[in-house]
Amino acid sequence: MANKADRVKARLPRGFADRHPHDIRATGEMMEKIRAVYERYGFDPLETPLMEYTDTLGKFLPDQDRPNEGVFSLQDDDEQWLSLRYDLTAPLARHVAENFNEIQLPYRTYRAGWVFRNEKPGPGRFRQFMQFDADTVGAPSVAADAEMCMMMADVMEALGLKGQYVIRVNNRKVLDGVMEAIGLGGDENAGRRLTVLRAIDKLDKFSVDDVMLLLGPGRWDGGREGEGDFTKGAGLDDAQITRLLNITGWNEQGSGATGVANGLTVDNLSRGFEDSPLVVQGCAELDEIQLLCAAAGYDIDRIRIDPSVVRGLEYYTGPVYEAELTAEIPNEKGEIVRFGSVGGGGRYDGLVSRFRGQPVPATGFSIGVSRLMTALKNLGKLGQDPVLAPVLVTVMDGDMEAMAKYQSFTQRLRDAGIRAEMYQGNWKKFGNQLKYADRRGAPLAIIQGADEREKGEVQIKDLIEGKQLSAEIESNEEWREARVAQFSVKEDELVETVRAMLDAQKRERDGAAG
RNA sequence: GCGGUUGUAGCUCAGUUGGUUAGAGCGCAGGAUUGUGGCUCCUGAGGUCGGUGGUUCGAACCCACCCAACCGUACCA
Repeated sequence: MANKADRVKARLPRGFADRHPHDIRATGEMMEKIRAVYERYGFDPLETPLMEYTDTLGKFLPDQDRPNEGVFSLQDDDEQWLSLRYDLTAPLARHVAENFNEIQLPYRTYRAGWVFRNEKPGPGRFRQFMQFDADTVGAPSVAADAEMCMMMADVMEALGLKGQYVIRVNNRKVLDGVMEAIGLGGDENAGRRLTVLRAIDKLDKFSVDDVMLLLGPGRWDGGREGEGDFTKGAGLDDAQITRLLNITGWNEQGSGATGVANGLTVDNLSRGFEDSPLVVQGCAELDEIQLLCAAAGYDIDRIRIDPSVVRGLEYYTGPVYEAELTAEIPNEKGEIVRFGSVGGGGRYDGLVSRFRGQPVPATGFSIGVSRLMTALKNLGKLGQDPVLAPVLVTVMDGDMEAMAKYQSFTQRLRDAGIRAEMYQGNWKKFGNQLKYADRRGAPLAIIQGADEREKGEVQIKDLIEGKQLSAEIESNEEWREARVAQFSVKEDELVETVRAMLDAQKRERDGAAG
């Protein structure tokens, strides 16, 4: 054993998490449902590795002083920089560009995987998390974007979220055109445009007044003068702010474009910006998306045009969309929280062309797996562990004959498809074996001592029923003598009796739940 | 990054105006009970008091710096 001073302190790096059986199973269940939708739409699985050359990810120069700012990076033997991927889209772009000649466009693929961001972790935010993406590469038409929106809607429904979500759709060209129209065009205003987009992105988090501060003079982080840090605003004047907020719909009563028919929203959008070709084109594209969705039976409660969607800053070039949960979701403390976005995406026509001379249009979206899982769990849509703890075959005697019996019982149960394990701890303390079974949540225990063995019998103990009966017994001696919820069967009846008892327990559970 | 709050046993927390050996409950391990979970009782293990330095005869407590966690905010390709 290590010296006290030499002992390594067991600790998890911040922003990372161990995953427990329950979570892994629940996630697997959820991802299987998502995968089924992607497959039904005709997408094929494709995976890329966790690491890529840093420049292919779009981060060009690892800062010499801080090579791990934002991404986790390291230098290979040949001195080239490698990084852990921070999303699944950039690696896909690399794959497409590298295998361009073999790939048949449009290229429809999906993938799930871990991504890494070296940022400050927060509640529900980790430095390693899972995304589940689907992308269509080589499809220039808006129909591909519309399909993505419909598929996201179908994913939500497949997860049992009917009526509790909305896919909000916007077009980057609209906001870009509007900013141009109010005098924020040109390279010299690039910084202010970013600030404006960030401010608009905050509309679902802050009040309209706070967003106006961010668009105008700036805002104190604490909400009041002198509290926290000062966030510099975009410096717009009132007229500019008004025009900008008008097109987002947030200047009206209520929020967003709620309750407004999609067609009407698009009409409102272009009004006053007829001179801006960008706005006009963006609106035309939104119009087409909404027509396609409507024709396919997706109404405004499921896929909604919402001009306040911003969605990331860098690489989106056209339609952008976001899946938002609208249900009231209680958190762990029972408070109702606005959960917000669980996934989103958009058109990124420039990402593949970084590697090639020609433009390659693409559109896709990404689902935040852990976030969505948390939401489903809190809504009670997930969480029942479908896997039952194993039946425990206890060990009463350590001689070869007895041990061979125990092993064969265990194996027979397994062969019948029943989860079973033989006790692997110190068998000499029999009480501990039942204690172990109890804490594991084992449904049944199989017991055979010398007496039973002689008669060719085994004892089966129903641990669940026994637990209920224990409340009625006070003295320990009586409890031990009684051997509650326990009876003998012939050895060759073991498997069928166990199966019947497990079925009975299942009926009991289902009855109690319903 | 900025601001605030908090760091004492595995967990939740006490801890006297600075004073001897830092406590409780829960949990864990062993026993009462060599073939029966729960209850009860007994016993035990487990602490560099977040770290370093300072003030002091003496620091869990006072001071400085650092670290971490949490909350808000910023960034988030």
